[in-house]
Amino acid sequence: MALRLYNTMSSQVEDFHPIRDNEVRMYACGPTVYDYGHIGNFRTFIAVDMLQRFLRQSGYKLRFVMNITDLDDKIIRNAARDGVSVQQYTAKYQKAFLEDSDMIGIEHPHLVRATEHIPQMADFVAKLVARNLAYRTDDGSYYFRIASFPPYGKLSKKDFSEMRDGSRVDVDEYDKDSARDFALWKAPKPGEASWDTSIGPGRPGWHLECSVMSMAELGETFDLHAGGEDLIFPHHENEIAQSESLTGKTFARFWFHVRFLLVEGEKMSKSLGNFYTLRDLVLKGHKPSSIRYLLTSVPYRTQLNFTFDGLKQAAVSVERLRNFRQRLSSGDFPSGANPEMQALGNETIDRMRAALEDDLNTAQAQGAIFEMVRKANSALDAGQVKKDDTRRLLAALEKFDEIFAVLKDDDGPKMKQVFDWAPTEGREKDISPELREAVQSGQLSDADIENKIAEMEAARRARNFKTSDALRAELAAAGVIIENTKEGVRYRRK
RNA sequence: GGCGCGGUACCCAAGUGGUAAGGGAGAGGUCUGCAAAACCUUUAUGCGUCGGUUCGAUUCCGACCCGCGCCUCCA
Repeated sequence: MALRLYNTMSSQVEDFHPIRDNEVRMYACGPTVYDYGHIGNFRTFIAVDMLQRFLRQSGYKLRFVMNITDLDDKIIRNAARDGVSVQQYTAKYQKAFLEDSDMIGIEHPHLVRATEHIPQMADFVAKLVARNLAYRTDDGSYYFRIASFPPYGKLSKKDFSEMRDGSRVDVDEYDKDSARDFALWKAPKPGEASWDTSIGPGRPGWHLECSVMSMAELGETFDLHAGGEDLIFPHHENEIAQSESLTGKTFARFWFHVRFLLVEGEKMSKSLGNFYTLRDLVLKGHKPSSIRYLLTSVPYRTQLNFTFDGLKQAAVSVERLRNFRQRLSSGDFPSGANPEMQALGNETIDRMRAALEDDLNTAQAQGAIFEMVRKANSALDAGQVKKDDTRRLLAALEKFDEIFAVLKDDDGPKMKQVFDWAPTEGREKDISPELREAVQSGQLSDADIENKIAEMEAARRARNFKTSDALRAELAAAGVIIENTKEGVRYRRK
């Protein structure tokens, strides 16, 4: 079996094969760094991250580039408003994006920035003009001539044939040839940032940025281009028009688009009061792993309804997986192997792979791992798991986590970071009691906890249950849960 | 209006032309000094509604109802 992915261009699920033997070249439209990223942004980035992880797990070599849009109208406006340079303005949010990516388990792709490619962008426009695919207007802006690219609309399935026939659309205050023509390059405005280039002063349009950077990094034709569903039109359509009309070649072969998420059943928006950044959720006391799990649990082409109830459920699911792993890695098991457990591990790995190969069906992959957890737990209860089996089962868990990345128990330090960040933005008031508690539990060192456990065990052996219960309660209050099992004492942080 | 997606149990959600994965929540039970974890049993004769095709449809077709997205820069 091979990976099958939905391609927006063909509106079908297709077999995915890279152009060049074993190397996948992919480009994803990243964040516009004018503010902190919200969970909608991160749904998209996490979906792309899982795709990227799965491609590597499948044995492909990867050249994965993501842009950081550090230059657009909003950024320029805000920078001008604050009286700082564009670079100064975006530095803070670029840093925040990288921190947030780490927090939510996104592996850093190779990042490229618009501000680092201005001369190439000007050259690109000059080439388009030379071929009469673009034109300059009196104010010094440049526009792409859509009528020169007949396939325009092929990605978004829009029909622009009437325009191509030359029927004039009313052109309002702009002196564009056609109302649909889009800006490649914008003439400078007073008080706003601009760059002096071979085609005159000004700044690049957003669509141009991605075309130039992706081709600079990956070549004129590459394997896959990803982004949120809203980018299909006009952003990606315009990228195709510019790029393909210039090169005469297919720009990207696969178009991977991630569906928007809803929050509590409604489109996320500031006006509805259901707009959340990643940090907002952590301030409320939610673990990064819960957020990631919830965001990974619905396949990327399905609308995901993000709810606080769902977030709680996700937290429990992650706990279940972590408990299982701890059970396998901390107990003593007889040497040897149980063929049934070996088969279970292998079968689970196969099922997860098959699910993900089927257009990244993450829900089904999760179903497979949980079925393994239940069966293996049952066998563990019955004492039928041997040493070699734990390795096999842990290997399956590891395969799962290479994609989902929720098992590593590092929520505490991550939450501490947000806790420490809050005052720097005047947001102490938003720190919830839950976050406070979570951060507190991180204060106890492993050694502290182990000392307490030793005390507790001594008390239990002496059947001094009053003391042991008091110690248990004390640790629980500090966010540490003690479990007495047949295999010994275990603890975990809440 | 144009283009597109979806409606599956209390919640999230997978899936298939042959009789409904998985997770959470609820109820009962086992284990346990307590707690936790874990396991077992249980929770949709039913998959928006109405027709059609078929030996058989939740799965295909049609109509309708409802929700959602995009239609110039919001992931």
